[in-house]
Amino acid sequence: MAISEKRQEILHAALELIAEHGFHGAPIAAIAERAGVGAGTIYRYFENKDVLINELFQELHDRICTGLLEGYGTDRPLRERFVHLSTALLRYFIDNPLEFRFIEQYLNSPYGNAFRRVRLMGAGEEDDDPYRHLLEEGVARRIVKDLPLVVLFALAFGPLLAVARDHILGFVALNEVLLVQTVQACWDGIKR
Amino acid sequence: MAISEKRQEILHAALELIAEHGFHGAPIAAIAERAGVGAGTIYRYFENKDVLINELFQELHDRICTGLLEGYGTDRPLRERFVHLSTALLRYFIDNPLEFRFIEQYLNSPYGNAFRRVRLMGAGEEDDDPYRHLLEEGVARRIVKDLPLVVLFALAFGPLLAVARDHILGFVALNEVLLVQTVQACWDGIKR
DNA sequence: ATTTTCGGAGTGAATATTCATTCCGCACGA
DNA sequence: TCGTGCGGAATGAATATTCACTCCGAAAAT
Repeated sequence: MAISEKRQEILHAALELIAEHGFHGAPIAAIAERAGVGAGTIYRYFENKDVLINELFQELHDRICTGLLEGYGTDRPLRERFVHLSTALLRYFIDNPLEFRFIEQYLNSPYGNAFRRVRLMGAGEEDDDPYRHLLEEGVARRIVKDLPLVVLFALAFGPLLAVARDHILGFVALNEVLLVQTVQACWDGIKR
Repeated sequence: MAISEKRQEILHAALELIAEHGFHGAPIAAIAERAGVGAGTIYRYFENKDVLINELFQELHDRICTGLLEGYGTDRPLRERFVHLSTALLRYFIDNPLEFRFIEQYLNSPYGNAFRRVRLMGAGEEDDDPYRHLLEEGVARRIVKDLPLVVLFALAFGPLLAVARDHILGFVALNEVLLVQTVQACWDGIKR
């Protein structure tokens, strides 16, 4: 097994275990076994478990952000862009339940609070997150309600994450129609 | 100390520690110390740690459900009732950050998934949750979007929980005005 | 009224388990 | 042969849970 493959195996094993059983149910020994490597080997690739988890999240986050911009017409109307991004995101989660469940757990943990702190409070440096720009533009152009960015995020993301979670847990069967209706409802929530 | 007081001391200590430091940071020894009892005593009141945590959640849930109905006029217009319940809930969370943080952690864990499963899937038995009735009535009377109950819950609760969390973490300062605006936005999301 | 007995709540040191992390010998490629 | 990457048993810290004992108050016996 090539060196970089092994790294990927470890990340993938961690993703699966944490997604399925939570942080509690993902001891290093189990990750190693599922990855098909020795426990000690993990420490050749990651300084410790925290670093492993953070790097895993970072990789997923970057990949998703990049993916969201596929076929994203910057010149389209604001509402259309919002719907495009949101449906793409929701679809991604539904198609990748393991990744979703990991991300959800990560965000609902001390890790996630730190992440949000950097992201929200961090001075408006370069930010590859397309949502932020979208919402800020919407506020400026008086298309979106004049509320703090954090609240707008809550209104747009809160339902998306909740619906994705309930779909994956089998509490609702999201089909294409329902998915679009949900995103539309989110838009109704933030639009002026 | 009377017998029931001791039980309450234990529950309160667990609430504080879990709210402040997560499930990880609340070992039985620490709960016992904060409650001012011996570690073994806890096992006289609760079969094990899981039971303790579940009973704590159940008590909070019941208390909140009861409190929400204070001054709740069943005969008011639907929208007004929704606003009443939602603002009361959001206010409660903001005024009781420890309880909120515990509840949030509980819901975002295997415990919470089990809870939701019972609650959503459970045949429509008696349900003291006033929200459920409200939404179902809204759908029937064509005031609320015709979406599955789970999706409506996501649209209404998702943002509320997210906003409460961000307020408590200090990412936004929710005042009375902002609170009402947020609830109004949630209504915009679910209304037809 | 005084003493004795008894039951069960309370305790916390001891135990058993679970983990992250380390370490050392092995195997394989150079 | 040398050295590097690897595995997985060993380690030690942290934890939930147990259990043998103490203690106290309330009955029962005197």
